[in-house]
Amino acid sequence: MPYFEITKSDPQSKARVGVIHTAHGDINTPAFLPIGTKGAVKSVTTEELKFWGAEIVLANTYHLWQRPGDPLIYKAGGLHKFMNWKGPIFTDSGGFQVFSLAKMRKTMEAGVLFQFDLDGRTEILSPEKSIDIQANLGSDIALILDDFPGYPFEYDRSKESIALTKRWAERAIKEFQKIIIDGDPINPGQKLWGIVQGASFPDLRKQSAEDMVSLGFEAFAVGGVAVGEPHSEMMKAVEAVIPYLPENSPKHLLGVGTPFDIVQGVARGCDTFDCVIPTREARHGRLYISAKNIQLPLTPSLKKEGGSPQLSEEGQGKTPPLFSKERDGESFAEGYSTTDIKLDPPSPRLRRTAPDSKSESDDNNQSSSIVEGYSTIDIRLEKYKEDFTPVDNTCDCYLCLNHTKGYLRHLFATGEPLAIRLATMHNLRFYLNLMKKIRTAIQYDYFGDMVRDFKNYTD
RNA sequence: GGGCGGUUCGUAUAGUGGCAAUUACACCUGACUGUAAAUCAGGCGCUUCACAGCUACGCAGGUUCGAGUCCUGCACCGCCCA
Repeated sequence: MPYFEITKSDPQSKARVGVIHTAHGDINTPAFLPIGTKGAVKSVTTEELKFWGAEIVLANTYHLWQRPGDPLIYKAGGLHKFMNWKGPIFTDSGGFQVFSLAKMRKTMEAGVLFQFDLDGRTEILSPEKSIDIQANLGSDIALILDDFPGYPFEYDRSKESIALTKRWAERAIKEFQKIIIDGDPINPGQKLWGIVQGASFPDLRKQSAEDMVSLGFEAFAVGGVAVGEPHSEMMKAVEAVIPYLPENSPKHLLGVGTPFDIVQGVARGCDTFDCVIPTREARHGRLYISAKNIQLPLTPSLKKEGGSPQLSEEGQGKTPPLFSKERDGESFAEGYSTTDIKLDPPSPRLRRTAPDSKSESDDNNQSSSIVEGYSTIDIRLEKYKEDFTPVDNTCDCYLCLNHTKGYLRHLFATGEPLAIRLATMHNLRFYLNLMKKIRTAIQYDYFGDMVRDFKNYTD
């Protein structure tokens, strides 16, 4: 069985649907990886992650090396057992910390000299050390240690970084072979992915891609993006890389991104993505909502009189139930428990209607042009204090099925830990649903429409 | 009736001669992209492009170049003694 199988390609773009076969199960692509830097996606359990549709999580070499230390995780039987996540795990190499902890580290040929933020001691993370640690963690996808400059991009610095990344990659491969192929690793099925650098300079990206291919990698990550550059620069970088990587290899876009970035990245041939946005912003009170949500009839508390004509015809002034049966077959009053819901959302209402039946049924709706896309809200604002509607009418997450905006705002205002849990679940659900929508769109040949319509509609 | 303390920007507070005036909360705005982030930055009397003007620390007077700050009276609140 090939490592990566492409099951459907989009005729209008480079997007494709596929499956990555790992030692801990399959990943349906395009996929999003929730980030669990220290062996936990902040505030949610692995069971919840799986339930909401995550198939793989990302953990971090640098952080786990520092604490609790990879030998301890090895003793625990590997990271899968340690954190009780049975699916695939992707580990970052520590390469990103080369960038993000710029003030307390020094890049050298040997590796990166870090001053640990926990106890102040200094250690060198070398390409070999990064492999050793990731081998002890037993992740399914390991990354080579890479070097990359921040933004703004500078040609000479970027040229150095692709050269250093190549030299480090050679060392990483040797170490990887020593451990994984010739040794007795905790996860013999671990795969090492190469990383392409080169900022947004096409010639450097091409060179770096060719370097990685020549070193024999089967799978690749595009790095050095999502460091503050505009969206156009990010896409320029992606476009400069993809043609020089084998078409049938899985490609990860590191650290990306917004929902918009992801849709655009998929269209350019990227298969997997990881980003802190859904989880971090959830903790900061920003929630992602489907653009479709804004064209649905609003509940009376939001729009008192003179609602849309459609609403009055159907409802005859009656207050529609907040949590109607049709949303998921479970009413608010009857309560909710995760075990009662079928494991394979989304409900039909979440799915975009098939392309041929789309406009006819929606024609009377004034805003029917918005069929995809998203907007965000800051739930902490006072205007949501007395808003007793769900965060997103179209969402089937625990938060949206069970609680109101007013309640969530209250939880944030009072500093209840439940606030960040609920918000995190919602945003992750949004992202994971988005990936499912993307896969479905590619599968049924309307991904082109989706890309065209998909925008950030936040006011 | 007597004594003492208090009254400051939504709330709670700091401020005893140079103050448009502290801090916290609240509120508003903006960030957040391979997580040193349940975080960070800015605003928060009015008019403004303003280092410009106006109006402001319970009320009314007074002292002073200058008063939230000192003095007198009043109002209200709190505590204590009768």
